Amino acid sequence: MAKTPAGGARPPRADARRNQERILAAAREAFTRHGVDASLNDIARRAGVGPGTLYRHFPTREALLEAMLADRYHALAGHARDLAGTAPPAEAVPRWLSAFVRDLRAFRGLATSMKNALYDEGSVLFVSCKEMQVAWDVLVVHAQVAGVVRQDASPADLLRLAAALAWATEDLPEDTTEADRLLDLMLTGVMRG
Amino acid sequence: MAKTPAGGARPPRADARRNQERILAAAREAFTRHGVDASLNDIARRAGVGPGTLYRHFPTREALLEAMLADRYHALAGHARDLAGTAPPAEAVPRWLSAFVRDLRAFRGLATSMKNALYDEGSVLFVSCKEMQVAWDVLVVHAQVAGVVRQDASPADLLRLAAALAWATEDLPEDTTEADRLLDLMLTGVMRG
DNA sequence: ACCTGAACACCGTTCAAGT
DNA sequence: ACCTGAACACCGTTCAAGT
Repeated sequence: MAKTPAGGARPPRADARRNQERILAAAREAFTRHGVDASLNDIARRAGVGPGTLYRHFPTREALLEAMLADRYHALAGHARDLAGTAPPAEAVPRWLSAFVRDLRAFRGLATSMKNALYDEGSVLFVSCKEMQVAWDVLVVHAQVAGVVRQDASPADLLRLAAALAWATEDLPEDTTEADRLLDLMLTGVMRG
Repeated sequence: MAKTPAGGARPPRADARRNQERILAAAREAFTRHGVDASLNDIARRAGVGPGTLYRHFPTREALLEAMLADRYHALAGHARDLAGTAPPAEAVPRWLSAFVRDLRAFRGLATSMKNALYDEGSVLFVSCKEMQVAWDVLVVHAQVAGVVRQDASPADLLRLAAALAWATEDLPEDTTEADRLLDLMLTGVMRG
C-alpha cells in the first residue's frame, strides 16, 4: 500500500521534475522571443532534452502554454474578486479588462490561443481559466445590475473583444498605451448621437 | 524600337499567362479551404507547375494574396464613394464597416494579413488597398464633421478595429451574424452612463 | 518510469539545368 | 523568357531502443 497509494499520483522522479522545469523555462524564453508558435524542437534542444521528452511532459503546444499561464489566470481571478469588493463597477470593468489585455500581450499569438480556447469549452486553456471566467462573470453581472454595462454585452463578449484588442496591438512595443486607447473607444463607443 | 518599347512591359508569353491564371485559381481554392497559410508547394502542385514557377510569378505569399484581393479592394473603394454620396454618415459608416468585415472573413488568416499591412505602409497589401483607404478617410471625416463619429477615432483606428472583429469571428460559420452584433457593440459602446 | 534521438512526412525557398 | 524539380534546412510528431 505504501508503494501504490490509492488514487494518488506517485511523486515524480527527480530527473523528470528537473526536465519539466527546464522545458518550461526554455519555453517561456522562446515564447517571449518568438511568440507562441516558436519551434518545439528548438525549445527541447535548449532545454537539453530530446523532443520525445518534451512531448511526454506536454502532449500539445496548448498544454505547454497552459502550464506557463495557470498562475497568471489565477491572479486575474483574484484581481476580479478584489475589484468587485472595492471599486465601483464603472471603474472595475475597464480596469480589469485593461489588465487582461496586458497579460494577453505577453507573447505574440497568445490572443489567438485565448480566442480558440474561448470558443472551445473542452480545451485545456478554457478549463485552466475557468476560475477567472467565473470571477469575471460576477463582476460584469454586478455592472449590468448597476446599469453601467449593456445587458446585451455578455461577459464572454467582453473577453473576446479584449482578446481582439490584444491581437490588434500585439506587434506594438510592450509599453504602448495604444491598447488602452482602443479599449476606451470600444467601451464608450465610436459613434455619437 | 518595335521590339523594345520604351517603358512598356512586353506582353507575357502565352504559357506564362496560363500558368499565372492556374496558380491564382489553385490559390483561391486553397486559401478558401485552409486559410491564407495554406501550403504554397501544394498550391503549385495543384496548379500543375513547379514551386519555382509559383515564386517567379508571386515572389511572396503576400503578393499572391494581393493578386487575389485587388478587385475586392477596388470594389470596397467604390462602395465607400457611393455611400458618401447617398447615405447619411450615421448609416454609411456602419454599413461600410460591415462590408469590410465580411470581406476580411473570406479566408481564415486574412484579418491578420490586413493588420500587418495596416501597420506597414511599404507592404504590397497596403499599397493595393490605398484607393480604398482614401475613400474611407473621406467618409469618416464627413461623419466626424457631422458629429456622428468621435474626433479621436481615426479612420485607421476603425479599419484596425474592424480587422479585429473579423479576426474574432473568423472561425464561425460563414453566414453568422455575430460579426455585425460585435460591430454594433463597438460602435455604440459597451458601457452606459 | 523515464529518456534518447533517429526517422517520417511535411514545410518554404532556392537555383542549376533545361527548352 | 520561362519552366522544372531536385535540394536544403527546417518543422511537428512518433516510436523503437535504451537505462
